[in-house]
Amino acid sequence: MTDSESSSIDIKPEPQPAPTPTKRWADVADDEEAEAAAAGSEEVPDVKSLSIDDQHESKSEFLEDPDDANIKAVTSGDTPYTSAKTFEELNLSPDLIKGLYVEMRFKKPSKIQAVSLPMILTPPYKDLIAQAHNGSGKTTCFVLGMLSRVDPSQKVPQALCVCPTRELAIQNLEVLQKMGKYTGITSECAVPKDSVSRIPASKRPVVMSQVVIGTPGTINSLIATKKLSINFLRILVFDEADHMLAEDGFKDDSLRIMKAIDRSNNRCQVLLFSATFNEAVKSFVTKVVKDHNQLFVKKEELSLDSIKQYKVNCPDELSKINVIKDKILELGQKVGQTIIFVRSRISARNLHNALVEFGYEVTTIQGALDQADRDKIVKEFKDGLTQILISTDLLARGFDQSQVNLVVNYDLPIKYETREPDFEVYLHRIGRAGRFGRKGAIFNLMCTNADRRIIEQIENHFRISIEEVDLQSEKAFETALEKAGLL
DNA sequence: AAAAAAG
Repeated sequence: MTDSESSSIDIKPEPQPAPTPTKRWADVADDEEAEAAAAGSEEVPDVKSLSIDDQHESKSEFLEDPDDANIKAVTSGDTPYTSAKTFEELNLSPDLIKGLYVEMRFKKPSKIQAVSLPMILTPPYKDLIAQAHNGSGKTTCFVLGMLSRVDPSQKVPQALCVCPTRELAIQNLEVLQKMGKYTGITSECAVPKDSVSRIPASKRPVVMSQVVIGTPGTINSLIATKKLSINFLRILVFDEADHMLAEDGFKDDSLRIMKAIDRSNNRCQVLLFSATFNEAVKSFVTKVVKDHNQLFVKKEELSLDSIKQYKVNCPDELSKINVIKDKILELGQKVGQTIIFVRSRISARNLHNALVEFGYEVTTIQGALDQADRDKIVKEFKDGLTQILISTDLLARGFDQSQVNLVVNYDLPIKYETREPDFEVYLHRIGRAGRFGRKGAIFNLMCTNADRRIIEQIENHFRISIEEVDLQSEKAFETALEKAGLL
């Protein structure tokens, strides 16, 4: 391959015409209504949009990047960025490079890494809103970003990452500690403790770690009690940022963290990462961060081809359980691990009891469990000791277990208030299968007309067609798994 | 309805 046809991407923004009044993110919440009212006269940010159409190398034997070829990069200001073809050109420390090769077994940056890392690591360290497909390596992007922005000689918190669940915070910390193994950078979780070791935030020791990853409640209470110093933070990351800043998500908590940091520190870079940003939340987050760069994917291109989606018409609620045990689990056992998503804790318990009664070994996770039990159930599943996991949307986002090939929507994802389909949750759930380009299948169980309508809307929204699996047909499920490449 | 703080 010659260099001339290689795929370095130069993102050259146009010069800013009029000076845009820069709004600090802490101001946003206060005059959000005013902004909304002025939305008609909203200034269009000065941007240049370009399609990153990297040349596809032959499907490699190694599980690399699923197609993130259609990420739209939008840069602001006049900083040029060049996509990184190798980790070396990012000026990372030798210790960090070693972690990437030896611990992570990375060879070269994935597509989202190639584009986002220069934006994260190039002064003046602009804020970034980054969307990329499920399982494309978002975590490694911001983890690498945090590790490389920390000054190892300064023994104070310099990087903070906020996640929607403690499971995700723990998982992200594990990735960071693995990648940063040779750097000597210290890190810890700020999440609720289990009932045994629980201590009030006011009695917790002062956080000394250079990187802190946690959940909003704990982080806020650590800040409020001065156990977590935010004065020297250089980088603040929101994982699952759309949910972290959504009205029915963690918006208030997240804005409180941002405001506190903004008050005491004006050099903190903010990164917002997620696989999904619906239009409403997108327009809000673009106002929340300062002068920022953006990476976005069109919604039609978010649902991955490597994951085969199916729908199953079930006559009634009871038959959903039969479909799961007679059809899906019988075959599912052969193809790897399965996650079954349910809508409520009660639904989780009912399904759990029914399957256990029929002799299946299943475990269930939901937020009402004791923290220690949650940890145990996740660990058993990640260690492969359990095959079938029932979960509420606790694990819908971010949960990374490569052996999961099958996802079942026992209850379809809908929004609580409107009963409309929740497209974002749908996408996150199916993204638990087929991690990093692997094969996967998802079965959507429908039993009411409302269910069928929801699936229809999902098909329209993502412009996909979800194939039906016939309950009556003997071989239908087997064929479905074959088609998905799992049998 | 799920998640997330103590108490």
